[in-house]
Formats: sequence, C-alpha cells, structure tokens
Amino acid sequence: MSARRKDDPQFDFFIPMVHDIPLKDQRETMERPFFSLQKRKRLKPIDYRSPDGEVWVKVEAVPAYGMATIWDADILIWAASALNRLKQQGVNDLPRTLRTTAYDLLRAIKRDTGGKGYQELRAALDRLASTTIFTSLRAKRGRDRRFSWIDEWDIEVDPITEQPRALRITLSNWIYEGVTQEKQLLTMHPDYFSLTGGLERALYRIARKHAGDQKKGWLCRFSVLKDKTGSDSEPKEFARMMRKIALRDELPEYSMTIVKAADGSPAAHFIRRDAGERTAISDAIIEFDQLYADTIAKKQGDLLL
DNA sequence: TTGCCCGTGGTCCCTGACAT
DNA sequence: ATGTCAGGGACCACGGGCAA
Repeated sequence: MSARRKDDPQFDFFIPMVHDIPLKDQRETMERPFFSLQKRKRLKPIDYRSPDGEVWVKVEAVPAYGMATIWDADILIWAASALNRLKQQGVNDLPRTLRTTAYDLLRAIKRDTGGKGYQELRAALDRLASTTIFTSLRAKRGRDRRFSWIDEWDIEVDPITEQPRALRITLSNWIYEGVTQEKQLLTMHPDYFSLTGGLERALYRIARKHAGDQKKGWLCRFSVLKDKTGSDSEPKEFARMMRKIALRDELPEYSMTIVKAADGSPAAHFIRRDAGERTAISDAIIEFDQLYADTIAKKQGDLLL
C-alpha cells in the first residue's frame, strides 16, 4: 500500500465486529502499571520503577479528562485483536487508522449501547488521546519517548441525516509498533471483558504475563504486586481487596491464593486452573475463529473494493 | 431484529474513623 | 502498624421502552 493510499481516509480499513475472535493484548502493558484502576477520575500520576531499576513507567493525566483507565484499554485490545486478525488474513501493510462504528465497538468490548454508553466511549477516547506515557520500554538508547495511546479519533457524520456513521481511531506509533509485532501479543481469555473490577483486571493481566503456563505458578509479594498494578490505595486496603478477590476466586484461567512469602510478608500465588478446561477453551476459540473467518473476510472484501 | 435512549439499583475503589 | 467497617462518588448492568 502506498503512502498516499494510507493517508487517504477512503482507504481506511473498516473493522467489522470482532468480539468472537481471539483477544490479543500487548505483553509490555500487561505486567506494568499503565492505566488507572479507578472508575473515578484519576489525576495523580503513576510513577513506577521495576525492582531492578531497569524499567520505568510514568503516566500523566490532563485534568480536563483524567487518566486512561483499564476499561479504556479495552479499546486498545480491540484494536490489537483486529489488526492481528488482518495480519493473519495476509494483509501486509497494516493500517494505523481503524474505522468502525461506535455501536460495533461498544458491542465488541461488551458495553452498554445506550446513550450513556456513547458518552462514555467519547470520554474514553478523550482519555486515551490525552493521557501521556513516558517510559524506558522500547525507547532507543539515549532517547526518551513520550506518547499517548491514540493520536486522534473522530466521528464521521452523515451530512444528510446528521447521524453518526463511522468512528475513526488512529493509534500512536508506540502502540502500533507493539501491536504489529506478533511476539508482543498474548491471547486474553474472553471472560476478561466481563471482569468488572479494575484490580481484578490488572491481576489477570499480570497473572497471564507472569504465571503463564508455569507448572509451579508464580508468587509475588503484595508490595511488588501493588506497584505492578498501579493501585492508588494504601497497603492495608490493597491487602483487604486482595483477600476479597482471592475469596471470590473469579479470575479467568488462574486461581489466586494468599500465602506468606519467605520473609513472612503477604504474597499472592497464581496458577493455571486445570489443564482440561484450558484445552476446552482454546478449542472453542479455534472453532469460533474458523466459523467467523469467512464472514469477516467477505465483509472486509466488500468494504475494501 | 437492530440501533438507540433512560431510570434504577448495584458494584467497586478509595477515604477516613475507629479498633486491635 | 495493621485490620475492620461504613459510606461517597462514579459508573456500570439491567430491564423497559421506542422507532424503523
């Protein structure tokens, strides 16, 4: 695809409903605090440094909009999944601007499609566009990198009916690079979108990244975990929420138990639930995948030609 | 059925007071 | 210092309704 064509909105890729294809998210953003876990507006910046001091992440919010939340990140997961799907279909030059309808996007990320859903979507896009991230991850030596999640978004309005027709989202370079490199992506469990708690979501992402398939699972002290999630609560409150989540035991794929670390401090142990369930789920995803591949490919073809 | 809107009740992260 | 508890504020899920 030529540069001219890439810049021409007429040739934006239209992304059809993607809620039945495998969900992909970026490895790097899964194990570090990049998003607010609160549903209320967060302005206090995130300032994270890994225990070895090698990796740091700073996230800053604009007062008018607040920091992008872990629910807003669903839009990025949707984008990653859609681009990954295009790549698998053999599209070489993946678009940085995605075109869809607000309704399809809301459905895909399992949100309400009422009036408030649209308002919330706009607010989410504003937060994604205004939140700035400053990180050592993927920064070239000696060069700092600052970016937002998305560069811009707009809504195409039908000139006659004045009804919104399409939603266009342009990903930032950092996100685009991460999403288009396959090794950067991990498959998320479909139930992730149904998790209502911000902390639960953060825990699942971390477990998915760190515990993975490890037979022994993965152990992490509360103090480290709190930093990794980016939770803004006091340690004792964080501990209380952790106990509550462990008791409910509703994280997709992983079970979490509270244990004592070697030094006696509280820690969480994550381990995959039984292997049989895992096989059943991945089989189901593959079946869905094949079922929808044809219809999506057809729709894609119709809209591109 | 699809696309949209609204009111209500419930959930959740966090705060702050109090207890251990 | 750490745990318990009640409640605030935001907002999400749900069900009902409407129009095409």
